[in-house]
Amino acid sequence: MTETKGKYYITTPIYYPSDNLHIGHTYCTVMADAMARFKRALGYDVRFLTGTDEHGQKIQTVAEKAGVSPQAYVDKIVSGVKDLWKTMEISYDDFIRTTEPRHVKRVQEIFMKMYEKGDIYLGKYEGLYCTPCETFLTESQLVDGKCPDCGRPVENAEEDAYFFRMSKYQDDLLKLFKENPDFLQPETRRNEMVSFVEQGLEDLCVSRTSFDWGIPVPINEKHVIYVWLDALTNYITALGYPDDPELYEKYWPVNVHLVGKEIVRFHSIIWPAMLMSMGEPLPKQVLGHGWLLMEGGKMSKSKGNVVDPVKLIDRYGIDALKYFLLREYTFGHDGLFTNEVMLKRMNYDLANDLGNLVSRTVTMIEKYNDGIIPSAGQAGDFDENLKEIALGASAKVEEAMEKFKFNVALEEIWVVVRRANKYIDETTPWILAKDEANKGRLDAVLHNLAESLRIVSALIHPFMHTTSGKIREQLGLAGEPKWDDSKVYEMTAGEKVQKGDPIFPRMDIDKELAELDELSGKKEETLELKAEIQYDDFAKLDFRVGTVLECEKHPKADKLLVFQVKVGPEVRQIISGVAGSHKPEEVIGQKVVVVANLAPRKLRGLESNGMILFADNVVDGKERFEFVSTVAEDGNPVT
RNA sequence: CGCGGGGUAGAGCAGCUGGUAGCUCGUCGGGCUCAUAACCCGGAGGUCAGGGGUUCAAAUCCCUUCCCCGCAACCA
Repeated sequence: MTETKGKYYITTPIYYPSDNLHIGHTYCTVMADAMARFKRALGYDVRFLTGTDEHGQKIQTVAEKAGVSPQAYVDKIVSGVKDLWKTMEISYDDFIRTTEPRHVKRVQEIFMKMYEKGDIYLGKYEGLYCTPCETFLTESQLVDGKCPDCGRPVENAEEDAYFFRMSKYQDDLLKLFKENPDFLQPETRRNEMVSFVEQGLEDLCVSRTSFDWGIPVPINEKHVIYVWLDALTNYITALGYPDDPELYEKYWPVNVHLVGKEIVRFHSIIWPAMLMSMGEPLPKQVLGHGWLLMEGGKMSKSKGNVVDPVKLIDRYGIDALKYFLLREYTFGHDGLFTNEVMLKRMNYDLANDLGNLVSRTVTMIEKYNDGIIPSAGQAGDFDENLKEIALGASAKVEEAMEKFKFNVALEEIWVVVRRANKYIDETTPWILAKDEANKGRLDAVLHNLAESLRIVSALIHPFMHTTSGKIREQLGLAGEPKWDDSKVYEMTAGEKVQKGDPIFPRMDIDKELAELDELSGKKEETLELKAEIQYDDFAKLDFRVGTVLECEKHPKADKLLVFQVKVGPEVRQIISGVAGSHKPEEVIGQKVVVVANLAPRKLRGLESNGMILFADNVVDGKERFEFVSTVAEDGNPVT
């Protein structure tokens, strides 16, 4: 047995179960799983935590829409999440749900601890509020300055709320970033966070009264604890902090919080500040990974480009999907996900290179040596080079994994695979087999191939243990490989190989693409509509025909265009956020439809009188707003 | 406007602690037949967005211009 090298605690974010998980969550979890398995293979005492963040307004709302209780709603989604991880054989040691009693009571204890220290105080939360929806909104959530759900205007409002004195920890946080360059990686994320902290931190709202699906504030029943304190603390409540500290003392501080780039701020600023307040050690490292971008941009439900991992696993298997995710993308960067990219990666690397190597090796051992792996035999050209590359791979993989460069790690393993394929061509065993005088040399070639594959089976084990097992089965090797098996040669001789099905069958990519398209095309059966309105509501809107006379970029905003539109006898200034879709000089003379009785509104200092109608579209993978046009006379109503 | 990222062969990307440009795919030509029409070899194809600077030497460091793309307090 490899000796224990120490502990290694790694976490994924706790996912928000307002909907089923998609390929992006899978991506993150697969990386964490691969790292956990890799560290275990190296002999670390690993703890791997994942879970779900189940409270909040949004869950409450979607549950109401579905006509079930929030708890029932999340139970259903979470059971799907657990099924997915089970199918994928994700090797987590614990799965925490924020609705579990163990979490709830500990969050309350933590809240009180910070409160008693004076780091949490009661204040007023001011913000934009949509009264009918009873929701506070941030400016960025607004759609055309209105509530994204009901489309009605928002107003300024305030409510009582508890605040965490985050501002108090500003200097300590800056020190943390400056003194520990590795605390937050990649570098670009760190730069962002440093400049964010330097701009000054405000105290953080940690409770709400506008919804009740959350953990009650122990000293004030009207409040529930807001997301930060509830969610981020999962990393320690799952270890029993503060009342049952055995695991906590063993595994905290965490080695790595693996998170998406959009929540880096919460993990690298808010979370450490909270830990400072609690007087507990800080995470050793926060790593922000990039996003998988779809054709048409970021994956989102409204764009209908969400990729369902379950479907891909059913079709291609867990290992193929994991390999693709880990090999294709560079950690920290965004990457483009398309079916074609995925299928090519699977075909070329898995079927052509690795699968085929296994196949031809096993076949030759069967044909030329009665299915028995020969012992070393007579050395010759190319042997040393093959051996050197096979034995050198583990160190390179280890080095790459130190920096979470999964793609480099796998590439290094494939260097061995390709070298072995080449070795076959160089040594031409089928020619050696024709003359009994070459038996010694032929033995060596077959032996070296078996050794190379044996080493590959050890190297890929943390990443694709099922495939590793299949290869070993075909080679007649017993048991699971140890990581250090990849560092020794001469472990095989006398095993009986057994040809099986191809470990990765080659796919017809065009055919697969067509079938995948067909599968995804079927899902848009109904449109998701906003709430039904009455004719009276419609009659309040006054649409008019207009012509664009002038158009220029908004001087103080990148995304806005300022239109001068002739609507009958009037010329109106209307501002629209379509700079990404149209060039100002190209739209002059364009006939448009405008909402003419919309209340004026200032956008970045310029007044906008009305709205021009646009239809959403996607062209060449980019969102584009198309004019809604007509040949009718300017000023005419549109009814 | 603020902050951040990017612009490298037809495509997708790596290289960016400076030293005659690399990977996968595609393409053209060849080899082989053990193998999943797979595998192996070779060729063509790039003024590393433009300009300026530092240096013996820059894709790599600095300045600047242009073009894309994110973020701006709760979508991995």
